[in-house]
Amino acid sequence: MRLSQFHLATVKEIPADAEIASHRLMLRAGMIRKLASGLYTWSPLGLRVLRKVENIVREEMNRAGAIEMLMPSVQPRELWDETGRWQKFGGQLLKIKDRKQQEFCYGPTHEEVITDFARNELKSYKQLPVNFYQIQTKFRDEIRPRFGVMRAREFLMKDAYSFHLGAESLAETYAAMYQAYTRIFTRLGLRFRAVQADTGAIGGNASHEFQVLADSGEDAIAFSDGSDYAANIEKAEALAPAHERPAAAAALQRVDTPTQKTIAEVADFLLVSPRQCVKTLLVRGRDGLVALCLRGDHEINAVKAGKLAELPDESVLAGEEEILAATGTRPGFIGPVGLPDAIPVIVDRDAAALADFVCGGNADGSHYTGANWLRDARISRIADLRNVVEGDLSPDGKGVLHLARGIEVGHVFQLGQTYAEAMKATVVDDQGQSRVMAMGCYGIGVSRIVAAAIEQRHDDAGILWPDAMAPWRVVVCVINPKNIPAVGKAAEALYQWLLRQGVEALLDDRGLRPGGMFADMELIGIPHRVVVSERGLAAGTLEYRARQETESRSISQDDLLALLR
RNA sequence: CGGGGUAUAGCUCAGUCUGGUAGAGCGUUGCGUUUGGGACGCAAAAGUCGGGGGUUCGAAUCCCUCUGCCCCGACCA
Repeated sequence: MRLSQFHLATVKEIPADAEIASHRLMLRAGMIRKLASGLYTWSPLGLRVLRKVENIVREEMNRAGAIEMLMPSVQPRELWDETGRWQKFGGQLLKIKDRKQQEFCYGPTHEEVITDFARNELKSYKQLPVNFYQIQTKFRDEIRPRFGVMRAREFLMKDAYSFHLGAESLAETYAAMYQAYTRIFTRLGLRFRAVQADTGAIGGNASHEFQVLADSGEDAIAFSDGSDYAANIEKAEALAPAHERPAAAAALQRVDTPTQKTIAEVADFLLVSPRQCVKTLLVRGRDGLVALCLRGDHEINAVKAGKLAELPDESVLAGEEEILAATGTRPGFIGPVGLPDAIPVIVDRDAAALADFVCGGNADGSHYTGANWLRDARISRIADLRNVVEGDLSPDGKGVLHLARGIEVGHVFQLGQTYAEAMKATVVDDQGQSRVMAMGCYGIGVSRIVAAAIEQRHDDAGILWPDAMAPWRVVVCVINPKNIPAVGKAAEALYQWLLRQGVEALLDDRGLRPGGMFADMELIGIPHRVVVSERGLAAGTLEYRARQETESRSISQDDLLALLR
């Protein structure tokens, strides 16, 4: 590509609304332009990168035996009523009406449409297993879109759906998709981890997220240094402590803590470690308030709490007035000692192993010291309630856990029969019996990968694309061709030669001064740069610099080709 | 949905407190000089000051109202 014939639109100003590196750099490089909140136009430059990602995803899906198709982005309400998701999906579902007042949604995902397709197309077990996929625009009406295309409302997604006669076949395709995803992110040149994920409200047997590692990631992941265990922190199990609960040694004693409400304040005031305190959260259960007790230095895990039988899927902290009515005190002074019998006390494994602990006194301005389970406070049940922390033992017993941040770019999921059952998607088996199919679904956020890659790989000058994602592999920069025609000719010849060698080359023939040219090429992250100038012509070699190097070096054309292969 | 902020040239912003009829930098256009890390000079184009209503002789500025956008939180996955 000759840059003079392309539309490159870089900007020097740092966009005011962009908070994270990838968003800033995509705007500055002119890859995207915002149309409205969460809606972005992909410029020619941005689209080149997006297509690179898309093509790798497509190649690996095909290699893994999946079959590409394309479904409509607008979907009729009737299908969503069959699965109950017209209501359940909530505000993220963009609902629209046509001129006849018929209701539709803009598809946030395609389980309903593919299951409808499958129940019409698939009649026999002989057609199974089969794995359909598409690469298509999705719309989710996010409450708060942010970070550019990282969390946009409209985005490009690869979604695949597999159909099976039984769980065993599903597990096989699931494993194949896991391998395909591993190949995709490896080819893209990203540092990533596959982590166990919570299966959420849908249930199902297995689920893994593929997380690109980046400090700015919105997800926390835990991984072991002694095995390949890795999990989203929502899912990572906190093992029970190895030691038994020590015997009670201290007497229960009420102490005044007139203004100390938080664990940190109480621990400071009483000169104890937060580890020796118990914090008590009152949440709205299915049947009245429920107390959740954690060690003072630990944090509640909302997903784990949601799985408790006593709590709804999404638990909500009780309001101050509810708490006052139930316990006679306010948040900050609640504790398990002397709570009304009607309130179940669910205790985290680590909190349950404490003895002689500090906890709220259930009276304004007071706490207890020397509190002990069973002697002073009930335990209705012991459960894993907390987020794992750095240094916890790995749940598989090998090594200890470390924490990292990640950007979720892929998710594989064994759905089981939930959708097929709701929509009566059946095939006839080898006994002539009608059987509900099992399903898997496998998503990749194609547009999000572009942002995630930048988040992981950038410097002060701009983007550091992995070779596989770069809009071009190499740029030929021409210095002052207007006054020195031989330079222009040499650059043109080099550019043509690169094209003949099958290299995706860019010729910067815009006639800019060197500073502006170099700055642009570094901003848009071209991995390799060759400069053609009067100075270089005299030397007879090429002046080469890799994007991440700080010094140029002289190389031959053959050397250059070797670097590009 | 709650809280906070913001809206002025293509972009980034000043001007609003204290009302007097529109500014800068970057970008764009033309001419000239320049050409190894975002050059310089001269000239030029470009804004219903987010929309509507009100106060006033006069509103970007004061008041009311609507809307967009951003941030924090809740929510969602």
